[in-house]
Amino acid sequence: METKPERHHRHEEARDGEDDAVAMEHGALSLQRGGATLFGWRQDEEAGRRRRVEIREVDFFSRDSRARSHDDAGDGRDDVNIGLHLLTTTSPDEEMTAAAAKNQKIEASSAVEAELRRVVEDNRRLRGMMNELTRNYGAMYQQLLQVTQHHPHRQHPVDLMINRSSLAHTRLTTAASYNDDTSAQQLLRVEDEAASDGAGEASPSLSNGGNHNDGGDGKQRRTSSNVTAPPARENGGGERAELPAHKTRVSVRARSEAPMISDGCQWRKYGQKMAKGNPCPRAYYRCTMAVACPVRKQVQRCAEDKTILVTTYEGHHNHPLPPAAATMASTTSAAATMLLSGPATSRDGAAALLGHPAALFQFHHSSSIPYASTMATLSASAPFPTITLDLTQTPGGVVGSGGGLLLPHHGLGLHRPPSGIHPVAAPAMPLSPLATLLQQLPPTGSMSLAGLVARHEQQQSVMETVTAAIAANPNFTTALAAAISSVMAGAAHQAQPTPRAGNIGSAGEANGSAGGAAAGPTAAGAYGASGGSPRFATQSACTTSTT
DNA sequence: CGTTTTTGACCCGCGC
DNA sequence: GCGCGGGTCAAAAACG
Repeated sequence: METKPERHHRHEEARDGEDDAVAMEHGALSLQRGGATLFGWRQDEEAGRRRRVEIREVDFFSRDSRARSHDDAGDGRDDVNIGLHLLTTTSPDEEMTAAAAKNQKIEASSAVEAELRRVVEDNRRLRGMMNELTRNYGAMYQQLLQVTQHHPHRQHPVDLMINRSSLAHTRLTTAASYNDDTSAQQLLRVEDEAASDGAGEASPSLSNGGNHNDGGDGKQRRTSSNVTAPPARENGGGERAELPAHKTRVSVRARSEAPMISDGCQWRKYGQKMAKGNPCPRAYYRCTMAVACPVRKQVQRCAEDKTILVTTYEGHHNHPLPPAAATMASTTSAAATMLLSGPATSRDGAAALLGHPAALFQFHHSSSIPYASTMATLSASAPFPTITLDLTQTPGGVVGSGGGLLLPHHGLGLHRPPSGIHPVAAPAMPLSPLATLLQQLPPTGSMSLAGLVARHEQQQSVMETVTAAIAANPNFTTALAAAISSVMAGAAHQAQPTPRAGNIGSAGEANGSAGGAAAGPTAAGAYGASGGSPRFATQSACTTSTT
């Protein structure tokens, strides 16, 4: 059943912020308590191993440790021998041997201490880097706000998207759900109009304000129409009357064994249906983060490949999104924006594929970003214009078997794979571009400072590449905004479990892999080189099925 | 006891 | 008009 994990996650949410230690263990970008765990579980694991070693030393040679501490403090006392003499009757030779052994232990302890000091220093440096990143983000955010305020009515859709994407309150289906025709241009126009009414910049968190489509519950379905249509039935008819005729949807295809991907929002299941041609039932969820939030989503497994979970979002949130959801929204909207703002090609019959993903993500490839393999398509052949983000494609060289992207446990709030499933084979879920960058960093084999520094340098190198990409392709700014938003969300809320992620995932927060908001259970420890662990719940293939 | 899930019934659009 | 399929409702059950 889905209920247990879901509720478990609710517990996690309730504990949000109460357990920094756990957060640190799980946080991919945790900088709390002086223990930066910037590189995910491997570092955690390494740190844990060191802690274990340290504990063993302390427990077994506690006297030595204290004596050394005193020596270091300069009081010059040596109370070690006192204890030994009191407890043993040893010969002079034995005493010498014991003393030698003691000295060795003291030296070992000193080495450990020195290493710890180095690690602490490194953590301090990492904190500084993170603070700088935070400042940069703030500056960029302010600039975006200024741009938005100065050009409230002439904002380019892409800019708009950037603005919205970079905010923590980006709606989940940024490019979706406009009650307009199927034309992408119109869709963009509606976006622009939505911005001009003031809701866009004044309240980035609220997409409903100026949105044509909502105001309602999203229940009007494909009715032609309009507000004047009589209620279909007594109950709920009013809601339906406010709903749009046609909605654009955002569909995300990802590999997951969880019943539902965790996007940071709270969902309430209100229906389940057997769809024709698919043995797996389709589940219908409604956003419950705010009263009358019109956003709905459908979750269904792909008939051809049951490991692929297809999540379709529809509607705009009428409330601020939690960071985890904002992250997801940013990623989704970024891809959608790039899709919509790209050069037009044809595909899917009359459908418009506005911008070939491969081209759009070209710079991604140049940066070795696996996110590049994400396929985003816009189809107008469906009943609704639907933007599909296919995250099931295997990025070259990123993952081995299993296919699909390995997700970071960065703020996305994704599921971990069930314990026992090797991370390499873990299902893929959407991830933010920068999270992917971080994920791309090689695992830390040891906790050596050199390794950390090397990773930092590598990370900086990647960042430089990203910067170059921005200059090369304006569209990428959207992705960057999403990435920054993701990082910020992950850093600030990495200890925050995904709200009601249980819908989705098995809970538990067990051992720590870097998890960000997606901190979750167990299998994390086995998470390999990706440095991140998608959160997957233990679930059967047809996860949405409850029978 | 409040919230969420389950599930059968119902509504609606569409094609024939 | 009828049947089909998609989507939603709402009472009952389940859960914590």
